[in-house]
Amino acid sequence: MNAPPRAGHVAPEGYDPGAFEPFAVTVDLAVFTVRDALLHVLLVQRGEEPYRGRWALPGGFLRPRESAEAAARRELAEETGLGGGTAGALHLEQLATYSDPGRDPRMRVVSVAYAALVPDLPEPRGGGDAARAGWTPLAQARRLAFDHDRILADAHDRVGAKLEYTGLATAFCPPEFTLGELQQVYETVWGVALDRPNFRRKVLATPEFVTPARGGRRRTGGRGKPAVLYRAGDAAALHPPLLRPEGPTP
Amino acid sequence: MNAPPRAGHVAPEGYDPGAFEPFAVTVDLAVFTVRDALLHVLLVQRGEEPYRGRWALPGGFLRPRESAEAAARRELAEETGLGGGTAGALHLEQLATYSDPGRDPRMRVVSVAYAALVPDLPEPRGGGDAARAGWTPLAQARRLAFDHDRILADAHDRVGAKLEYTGLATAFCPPEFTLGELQQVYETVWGVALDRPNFRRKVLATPEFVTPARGGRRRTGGRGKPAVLYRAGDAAALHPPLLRPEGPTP
DNA sequence: CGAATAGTGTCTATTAGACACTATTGC
DNA sequence: GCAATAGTGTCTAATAGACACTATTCG
Repeated sequence: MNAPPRAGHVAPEGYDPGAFEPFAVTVDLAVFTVRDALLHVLLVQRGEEPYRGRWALPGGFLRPRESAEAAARRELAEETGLGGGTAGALHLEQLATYSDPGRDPRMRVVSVAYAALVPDLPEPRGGGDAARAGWTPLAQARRLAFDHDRILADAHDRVGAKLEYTGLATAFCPPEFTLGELQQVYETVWGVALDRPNFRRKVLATPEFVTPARGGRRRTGGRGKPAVLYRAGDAAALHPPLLRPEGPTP
Repeated sequence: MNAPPRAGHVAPEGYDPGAFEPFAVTVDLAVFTVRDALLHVLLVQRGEEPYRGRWALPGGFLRPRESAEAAARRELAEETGLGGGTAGALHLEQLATYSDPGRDPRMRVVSVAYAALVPDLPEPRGGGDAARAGWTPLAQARRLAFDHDRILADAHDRVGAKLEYTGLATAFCPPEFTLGELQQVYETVWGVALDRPNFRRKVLATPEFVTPARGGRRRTGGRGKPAVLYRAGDAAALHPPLLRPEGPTP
């Protein structure tokens, strides 16, 4: 009754073409930014069937000799209109892989989803092309093509969780930023208000989370007292984590 | 200089077969268990080239109408020799997808890796077959085939992290377990000793982490005072998290 | 001046960690 | 008794959260 254990990957004999099904493999990107105290996501409008006219996450096929990460980085550069150098520095994080048969009505497509966190950028748009693209407030990103509603929800969850125990929030900020701007990232992604003095204390108490930038000061939002500028530190993980208030299932 | 934005997934015209490369898609499983206070992983010995004779993570190709999760669950049932009913209840967690070109010398293979957490099971082995399979202490799982060393390391990291903020540790335990057994899971996965009274206090203070089982008592390891038995609760996330001692980069 | 943001200090309730002590079982 | 594990209690240092207060800038 038990199937015998089989070694990994091995097709019955020397790559028997019948032993596996060919799949198309794509990447899908949930590119987030914080703009006007709202979390925005980059969407493109589909110009082809299926789901013609619907909004979707940007993405595309893996090229023959390209890893999923490389494909994601290439797509990100294309969609945001940033040159390779800039886009190469952006934070990209593999989320999950979606493989339900039937998630694409045309054919069997397995998609590796990535989340990207970018500072507030100019509107995407290189050549004025058929497909439109633009930043959409997360609350209005609904009824996307394919299973992209779910991918986007998963991406939001993951980013929110990662802010707790990594220094990821700095990826939403420009190279130099104020603590007020950093706090706004947390408040926007989590949708809660944080106590400023306590936030400040915790951030500064975490080694390598942020380091002071030399010289400058800047006003957050153009008003009030200018704040000291910081740069992202080397900390990958925050110890202790910066836990969000309240319970697990709001 | 900028490529124009393109809508997701769309091949240039109606599924142009040249627009994408066909890939083989597999799942690889890192199946963990705690046995004799050591973390063990299930490995199979390869009977074919490449890497003939080397140990590898169990896994296999996706079937035509099967999701990666379904394939992983099927492989898990096959490799552990558990019937579908039992295996269906086991904890499976998608880890990451590995897609480097050249990770398999034969052809382009994209692999979705899963971690599975199972209680201490009898030795795998259904029919006495060519390929051997067995539980290996994690420390001795070295020089695996393909990129499985890396997958296994990533899996261990992820499981360790998930113990902090989810109730996952109960997946390593039988349906009814003592707090001593649960603590042993944490100590084994993290490789640290925990203070028993404090561990107990935190676990019991977390709502829905564990619930008392009716009636029974049992000795952890056959010695000492019999302990009250608990069952896994409904808590998916632990609030507050059960953080592991010490710093981020040991 | 008032609005707005930055930055500092402080008080208190809670929590984490250390650890002493008792309880129950098998041998 | 001794070894081994379960279970309880308690002390103290550290932390989190609330919040009062001062500082600096613009208009």
